[in-house]
Amino acid sequence: MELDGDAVPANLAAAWGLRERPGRGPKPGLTLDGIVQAGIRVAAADGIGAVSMSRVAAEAGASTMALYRYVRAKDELLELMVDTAIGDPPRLDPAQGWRAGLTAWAWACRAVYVSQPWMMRVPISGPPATPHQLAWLDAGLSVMAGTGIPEEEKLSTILLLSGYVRSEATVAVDMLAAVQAVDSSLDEAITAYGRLLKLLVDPARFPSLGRVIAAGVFDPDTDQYDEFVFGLDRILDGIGLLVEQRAGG
Amino acid sequence: MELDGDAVPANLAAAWGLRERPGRGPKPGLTLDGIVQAGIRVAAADGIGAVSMSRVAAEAGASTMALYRYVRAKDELLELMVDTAIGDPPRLDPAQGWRAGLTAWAWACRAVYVSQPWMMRVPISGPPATPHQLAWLDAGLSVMAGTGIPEEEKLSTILLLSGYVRSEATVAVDMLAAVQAVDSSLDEAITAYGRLLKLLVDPARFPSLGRVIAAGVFDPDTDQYDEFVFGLDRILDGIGLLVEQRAGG
DNA sequence: CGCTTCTGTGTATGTCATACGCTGTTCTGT
DNA sequence: ACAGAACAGCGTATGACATACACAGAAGCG
Repeated sequence: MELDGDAVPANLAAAWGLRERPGRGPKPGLTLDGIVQAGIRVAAADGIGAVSMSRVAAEAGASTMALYRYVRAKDELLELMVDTAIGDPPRLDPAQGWRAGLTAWAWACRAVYVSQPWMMRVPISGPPATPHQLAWLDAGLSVMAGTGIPEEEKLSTILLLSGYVRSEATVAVDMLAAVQAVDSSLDEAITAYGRLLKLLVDPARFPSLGRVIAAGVFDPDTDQYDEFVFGLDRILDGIGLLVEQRAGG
Repeated sequence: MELDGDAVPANLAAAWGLRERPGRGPKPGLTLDGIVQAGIRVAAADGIGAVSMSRVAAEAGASTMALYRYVRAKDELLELMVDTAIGDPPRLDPAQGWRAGLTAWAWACRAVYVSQPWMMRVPISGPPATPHQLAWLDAGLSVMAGTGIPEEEKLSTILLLSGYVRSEATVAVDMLAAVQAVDSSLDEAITAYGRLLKLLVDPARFPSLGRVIAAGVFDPDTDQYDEFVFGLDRILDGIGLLVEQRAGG
């Protein structure tokens, strides 16, 4: 497919390797990928707060302004970092059925986020359009190939699922960060959150929430209950009904 | 309930009105609420990018540094702005049943986000803990009172739903923003996105995505299909199964 | 009445993204 | 081979920003 850069928005051109670099001037001493990797190293080490153009440039072994020969603006660098950090989607066995496939997809996505928490701090900039994002999207769609769900709804399903994973990972990552600041465990963070709610929530003003707290939901001894699993199961149950409905109808 | 500020994290104290202001010095000329309102006006007019301490101070009729007598840092101001902008949850009729209630709740939440798009650009800073956030949480929980769902799962359900609403609203708001930059319609934005995907997606590399595109999902004449409704219905279907299950078991 | 505490303010500092122009390099066309 | 175009990397400059600090005057307390 021939691609003239005109039709592709400027902020996506770099991600798709559409920046033509004519052979005129000196050899480039840096590579876009090297810069992006440097940015990822900085973010992984010290968080996105530490990702400044000068810090990334230092990490890449160049001067601050050199980066602008490869990247239009800092936002573009961040987008490239995210796209690279997402990486390739897992290989999903089409024979295992849509539910197992989507489950694996969601867990893999979540694992990527949790292992690189800085990604949650880069704001979304629109519907998926970078190469790896589309690869994940495609992988997700592929496991629903056997179902009778119309294409439009397949797309919406993946968008629903990816939004959920992102939401849940964001909260999980936030709590983990709060935890690491005090060097305690995730269990303790939940307990601390419960203590906070107990302080703040007046049962007369927030009766339903009061009942939740009174039920001991935040008590430390609560046995293994996984927030992520719960939401995932609800969503997949809902999709299951859709699958039956579209197959039966 | 007596609240000494010690147990409440510093960034929440202001939101809960726990900043004690002893009667010693001069009368304060500003109010926290006035500052927050000023911030909201700036954000509504020119986006969060325009919300700088000096801009908000000017809007509030004070000097930049005066704000720091009321707010610990900019982040805290942003949190307060979000909490205020969320406002009070809708009154939900408990008699209408959990599904209608959650539907109304989700639509109301989405409406708030879409009418104040800047809210989507303020990063989440942890589990819900500000007064209005807890009020929304409580309202959501209250409509599930009649179901046999355990408290823990009620909480997870609302978290699932609110995460979904936020995800979907973020994308919707992004597309609306992109649209307004070119002064076109949302329909055109979707069509443009489809055109972009058609350019970028090699069907050999992304076969499933290629099928979605080929099915004409992004064609402009697609009749009224609402992304938000789709996801919401799937989630509510999944919750419905849970309700039956907990009632039956 | 003097002391303390607090308010609003001006100034100073350090960080950042990024525009601009310079120097030297490499390739193109002749 | 050569002139000049196009481009790489760099240093400096600029303007925005968050925020620390110290000061002057106000308001209550002893």
